[in-house]
This record gives sequence, C-alpha cells and structure tokens, in this order.
Amino acid sequence: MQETYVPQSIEPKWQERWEKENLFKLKGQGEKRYILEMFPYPSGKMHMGHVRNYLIGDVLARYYRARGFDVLHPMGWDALGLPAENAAIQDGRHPAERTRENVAHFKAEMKSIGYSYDWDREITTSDPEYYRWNQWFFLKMRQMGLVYRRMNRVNWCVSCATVIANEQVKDGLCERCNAVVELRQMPEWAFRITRYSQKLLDNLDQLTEWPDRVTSMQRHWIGRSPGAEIVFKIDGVDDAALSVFTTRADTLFGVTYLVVAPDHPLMQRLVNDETRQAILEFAAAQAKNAGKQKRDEEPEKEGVFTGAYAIHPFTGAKVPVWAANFVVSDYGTGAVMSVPAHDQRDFEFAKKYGLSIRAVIQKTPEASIDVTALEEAFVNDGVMVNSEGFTGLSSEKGRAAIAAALKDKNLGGPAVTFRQRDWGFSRQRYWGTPIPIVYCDRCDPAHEGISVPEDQLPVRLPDIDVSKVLTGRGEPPLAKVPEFINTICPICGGPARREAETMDTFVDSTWYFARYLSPHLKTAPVDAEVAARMLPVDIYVGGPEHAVMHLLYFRFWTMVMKALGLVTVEEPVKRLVTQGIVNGPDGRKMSKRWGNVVSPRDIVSKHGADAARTFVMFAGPPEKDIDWSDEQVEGCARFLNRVWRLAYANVKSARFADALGNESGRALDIRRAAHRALQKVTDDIERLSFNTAIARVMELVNTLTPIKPETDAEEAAMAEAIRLMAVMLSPVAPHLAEEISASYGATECLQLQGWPAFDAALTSQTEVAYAIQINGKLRGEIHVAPEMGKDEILALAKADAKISAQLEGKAIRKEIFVPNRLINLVVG
RNA sequence: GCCGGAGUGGCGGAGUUGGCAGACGCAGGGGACUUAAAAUCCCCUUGGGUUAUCCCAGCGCGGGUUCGAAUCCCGCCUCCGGUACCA
Repeated sequence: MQETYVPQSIEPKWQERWEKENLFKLKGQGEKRYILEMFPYPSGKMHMGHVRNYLIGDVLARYYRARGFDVLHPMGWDALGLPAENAAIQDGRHPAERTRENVAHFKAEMKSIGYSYDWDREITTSDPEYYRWNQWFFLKMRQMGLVYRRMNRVNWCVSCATVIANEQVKDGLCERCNAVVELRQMPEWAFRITRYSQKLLDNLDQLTEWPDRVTSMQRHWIGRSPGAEIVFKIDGVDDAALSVFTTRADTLFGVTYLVVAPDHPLMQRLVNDETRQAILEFAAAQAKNAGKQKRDEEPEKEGVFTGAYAIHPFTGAKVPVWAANFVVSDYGTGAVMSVPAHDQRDFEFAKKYGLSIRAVIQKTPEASIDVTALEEAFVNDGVMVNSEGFTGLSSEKGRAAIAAALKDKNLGGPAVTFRQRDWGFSRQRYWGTPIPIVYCDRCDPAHEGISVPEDQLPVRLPDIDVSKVLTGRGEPPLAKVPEFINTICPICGGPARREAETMDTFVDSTWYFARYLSPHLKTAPVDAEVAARMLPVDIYVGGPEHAVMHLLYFRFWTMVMKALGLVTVEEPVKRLVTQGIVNGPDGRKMSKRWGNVVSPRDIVSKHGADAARTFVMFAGPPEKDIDWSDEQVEGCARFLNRVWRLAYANVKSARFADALGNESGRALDIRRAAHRALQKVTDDIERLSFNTAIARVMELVNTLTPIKPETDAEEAAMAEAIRLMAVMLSPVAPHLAEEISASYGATECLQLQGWPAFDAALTSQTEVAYAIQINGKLRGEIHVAPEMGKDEILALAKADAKISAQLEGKAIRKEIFVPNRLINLVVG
C-alpha cells in the first residue's frame, strides 16, 4: 500500500482486473436481481445526469452481487433518432459513423467511472440485428389487429415541404424557416394502445413500488371517464345522427343546444345554404389558430350556428346545433350536449349567444332555481327535477337510469371514454427502423400496405449519400433512395414500392430490457425461458421525464409480449426509481448557455472516479435534484483520503488473524463501532438511502482515526474494522475499497468475498439512555442497563438530582414510559 | 383550476412506527503541528437571555388531536413537476 492516495494510479488497475475476471456476468443460478438503468442516446459527451443515473444502478448491482444474488446489470445504446439525423443535415456526416464514434466515447467514459456492466450483452438499436425485431413485432401486432393506418392531422411546413413536430412550431410558424405551418390530414401508422387502456390503468394499483407522481401522471394521461353516449337524431336527416358523450346524463333534460367541433365529420350534413359559408370560414380560422395557441390562457369561447336542429331523445324537442372552438374533435365523439344551467362552460356560451337555460338539478326538491337570476352554473350533484319520469331521482341514480333507458331506446347507453389516444408511430425520417411494408398497385390497389414476409427481415436501412438524402425538406428521406424504395411485391413478384417512413424511436426502448436477456439470439427477440426466470426488472432507474410516454409504451409492449408468449409477466418493472437532476453549482440546470457545465471527465481526472461517485451519492437522496458543489466534491475527496490514511496507518495490524472474541475495553469498542456501522449501512442501502449510508461510514472513520491500537486484540479488532469499512464502501467507492481490501490480505475481489453479516452481540445495546421529560420538556437523562425493568428505571429517574429538584412539591399525575427511549412525568 | 411532490441552521441534508430536532458533509471561527504556508489533527458553530451550568424560542403560516407533533388532522401560503375548454 502506498502512503498517499492517488486514485488515478489504482482505478484503471482494478477496472482491468474486474474485466479480466469476468465478475459482472450472469451466472444463471441462484436468486436473481435485474438492475436496469434507462439506456442513453449516445451523444458526444456524458454529463453528470448520466453519471448519477447509472451510479444508482451500479451501487445496487455491486451490493446485490456481494450479497450473493445473481445480478444482471446491462448497458446499451438507444442509437436511432433525431439528433444524429439533424446533426447530419448540418455537417453531412453519416449518422451511423457519428453513432459509432459517440458510442466509443461514451463507453470509454463509462469504464473510467468504474460501472460494473456486462459488456457482452451490449445492444445497439441501430444494429439491423436489433431493429429487425422491431419489424418482427410490427408484423405480429398487425396480425393481432394492433397496428393500423389512419389519417392524422399534422403540422406541415409549406417551405420545407415536410411534416414538422409540434415542438418545431413557434407561433404558427416553422422554427427553422419561419414559413407558415398548415394543418394537413396525412396517413400514418398507429398502434392500438387504447385496446389496453383499461388494463394499463388497472395494473397501476399493482405497481406499489413506483413513485406516486409517476402512477398519478399515468392515471391522468389515460384519463378514464365513465358516462353515457347519447344519440341525437338530426331534424330532417334520416341516415345520420349526432352522438355525444357526457359524464352528466342526469342533466339530459337540461339540454338546450348541442355543440360540435368545427371539423366534425358530419358538418356537411348539418349546414345549409345560408350557414355553409360562415361555418367554412369559422373552421378555417380555427385550424389556423391551432398552432398559435399559447399556454396558460383560455381562448375566448366562440361559436357559429350550423343551421341544424337535433331532436331530444326523450322530449322530442328541437335544439339548435352549434359549432364552437372549445369542442375538440379527437376527444369523445367530437360533439357535446350543452346544459348551461349545470355546466359553467355551457353557461358562459349560452349567455354570450343568448341561448336558453333550463334547470333540471336542485340541491333539494324544494330549492328551485330561478334561471333568469342565475350568475353561474349549478354544477353539483343534487336531485332531478323537470325530467319526466326521472324527476325525484338523485343525480347518481339518474345517471344510471337514463343510460339504461337510452339503451332500451337504442339511442346510446353507458359508455366509457379515455383521454389516451392511439400511438401514431410513423416518422418521415431516415435514422429509424424501416416499416416492413410494401405497396403494390396490382395486389393492393387501396394501398393498405402489404406486410413484408417474416423471412425477408430485416428490411435494412440503405447506405446513403448524406448530402443528397438528408436535407430536412421534401418527401421522407428514404423516398429519395431508389435502390431502397423500388422492390418487388412479395405476392405477385411485380414491381412495388417500399414504405418510406420509419418507426418512432420510442419503439426501440419498449422492449430492450427483454433483449438484454438473450442479446445474440437469432431465432426470436426474447428467449422465453430466460425471460421467465429474469423478469420482471427488479429496479429500473431513470429520469422522471419518461413518466408517461416511454413508461406507458414500455408497459403496453410487455402486455403484447405476454400475449405472444415471450414473457410471463404483464408488468415489466417491479420498482421504479426516478432520479433527480444534477444542476450546476449555481442551482441552474447544467447548460452551455449558463456556462455551468461540469464534465465527468474533468472530475475523474482531478479527483478520481471514487470521489466523483461518492459526491454524487452523498449529495442527496436519489429522487431529489442536487446542485453540483466543488467544495462538497473536495470534501468527499478529503474523506476518501482519510479512509486511506486510516488504512495505511494500521496496515501492519492486517497480519493479526481475526482471532476475535471475548474482547474488552478498547478492542470491544472498535468492534462495536464497526458492526453497528455495518448494520446501519446495510439497512440504508436496502432502502436506497445512499447518502446516509456514506454518512455512517464517515462516522466510523471519525471514531477509528484517533485510535492507535496497542494490544493484539486491539490490532485484530482494528484490522477487522478496516476490512468491514472497505466492504461498506465497496458499492460506492469500489476502487479504493479493493485496494484496501487487498492490502489487508484479500486475494479475491470484494464482490467474491461476500457481504458480511453483522454480529448481533456487538450491535446490541450495552446501556440504554433514557431522556427524562417533565410535562413534555427535556429535563435530564439517565443511563441504565438494558435488562433493567420499568419500575426500577422510573425510580432512578425520579431520584435523579436535577429531576428531583424540579419535582419538589409537585404531584406526579401521570408517568409515560416508552421502552428504550424516554420517560415523561406529567405534574400538576 | 385540477393532480402529484416539497418547504428543517449560513448551505447540502439527517431524523425508518408520534418519543432527546439538526446525524454526516460544506462554509465559518478558534487551537495544535510548522521558520512559514499547504496538508493534517483537535475543539466550537440554530437563534436569544452577557453564555462551563441553566432558561426561553424554534422544522413555511394559523389552528387542532395528544402526556408528547418536523411526523397525524383541518385551514392557508410559497416553490417544483405534470396537465388543462376533456364534455
């Protein structure tokens, strides 16, 4: 052991040894633990957020391995996606080339931090051997009816002649070229995730080890709302009817008008010669405004009468049908029934346009509402009035009764609506998975798409001339590659065209966790047998920004994989950890803009990987945001130096065999301190409280540092304590821990030595401190033997000099005795 | 607005089941070692009452339950994240 701690001189050595000894491989037997972190998009540089993300997983992986679990801890690359393609448009470098380079950089940085990954299981989503299975899933899901083609509204930039994402639209203009953005209807591919909405919602109750904020966000996102569908016939139209969805069927008799979305599919049947022009203009104005909508402000309610009247299903009354900007076409049925007396939005609209108001719900049967004096809608539940045979029912009973009656009349019935939409996944991009579809005019005149046969997978991304194909404008990039787009029809063998669109990269990350189990398997995406043993993932660590999209798609795909017989679980992850952000030293998000970016590379070269690791874990609990602090990092480096000096100062004690037992005095104190620390550290790591685990080791080091062992027993105790300290430190500061362990005679790496059990005889209390309160205020403290009884302790407490003085002349009315903690004497 | 989370010293944070608030670290102060500095080691460090002792106050604010509340309940305030004419 060197006298001074130079992390740079020991860290690479241990990293090489771990790799050489294949310590991070799955053994295939024993109790498993699958620890997974969200795989990164390999950008040019790793930042501190990555470091923290992988560290949380790494500490757990190292801990569980030492505990003897069969740990799977893999890493891979979410390599397909927009950034590489956008960069290519800028500088002309091929995304594949850039990705290879970035992966190499990323991997080298990861290794320098000492993560314990099994690199033989590395996967890269841009590898055709990976994305072929995306295509395979697509084909299977198409057979299951989970894939379909639909029309969807997209943002179309007139100047770029291409589809752009919502985020690229700024105030109705294209972010890149400032040209006008239009809404266009375009065909796209979609997954029918809504078939699983109810299951995705129900299963949230099982995910007890997920953070509330994530399950709550998913619940909201799925947005289940039970109610009724009600069909209104249209006056003068026999072959079509307007269907509305409502959660308040009990207010049906209060309907005084209907409102439809400006782009409602039945609009042409509603308008007449007088209203057609006005409606057209209104719809066009709304489409134009859609992109401009600002957050946080509710636009003024505007509407236009369509000219049509709907017929009330019970009363037969004719109510006007309006078009208005507050009804959205893709929720519910795109049409609503308006009850201005009992809905605030409807009330405001009715007031603005002079529509009639009819009250049908009251607080009590007697408390009738004067609609002419109404200042706001009465939105609460109550009792139904003016509702024919339903009058007198409570709102709750009325909703059920009306829904049932509608069903009998064949004019609707109970219905459930979800906020969640299907997942449109086709992208007009190059750097993604090609959709395995061919269009043939002869075999598929409707252009629904012919599935590429399974044995022709993968449909590979063609190599391209970057500057010609990746321009960011015009038709999708792959449409400009003739050798890709022109193919033969799998049915007739004649000329055909391939689908030019690629898949959303969220597809790649829906099932990668299962691919790690058998990353090289040629015959299937997942080895079902291995999956049965290894799933679910025990702990999944990642950023909370993935709370809905990724984690919902991920759960959906697992359900599909179960339906395909690939996995046995319905939910992919048992425990989810969403880690907080690492901010800059100024408390702001690390960014070039603020000049507050701290590079992991710099920290490793300055303080060593272990100090960086210790800081990141010590700064706060995993789910909290932390601020980078140079002073705190130095503090951690100082701590590791103290550890080193302690180990170095006592290294001669290592030769004393662990002939331990029957100690007394200082030797016993040393052993007690070490075993108590071990007990607490173990407990802290189990509950993911890494910051306090490190604090426990610091306490131990503070206790041991001043002690200079003199007897054999003390030397042996000290050597044991330092070995245990190395174990406790090993998940967080593995390199330093290994070096100390080796210097103290270990020939095996720490993870093979196992995680020792603490000795209960040493952690038990030798004396118990009782706080003594009088009327709840702390007034003294006594120390007693653990076996002492309640009465005896109470007597001692009252006899204590300070206490007895305070009790002088007062009567004790009550004595509270909390074993091992405190005594509270209540006096009059 | 609604849903979720948080609010504790100068700072980051401990406090696991209602039981001694402030572990551990940073910053700051004092001392030891040194020719000196750095490094290291030791001590102090919530505020107030002129402080070895002792007393009072104190965990965003105001109430409540309890022998006892950072912790439970009610009503507010502030911040963070999500979401929004959702019928």
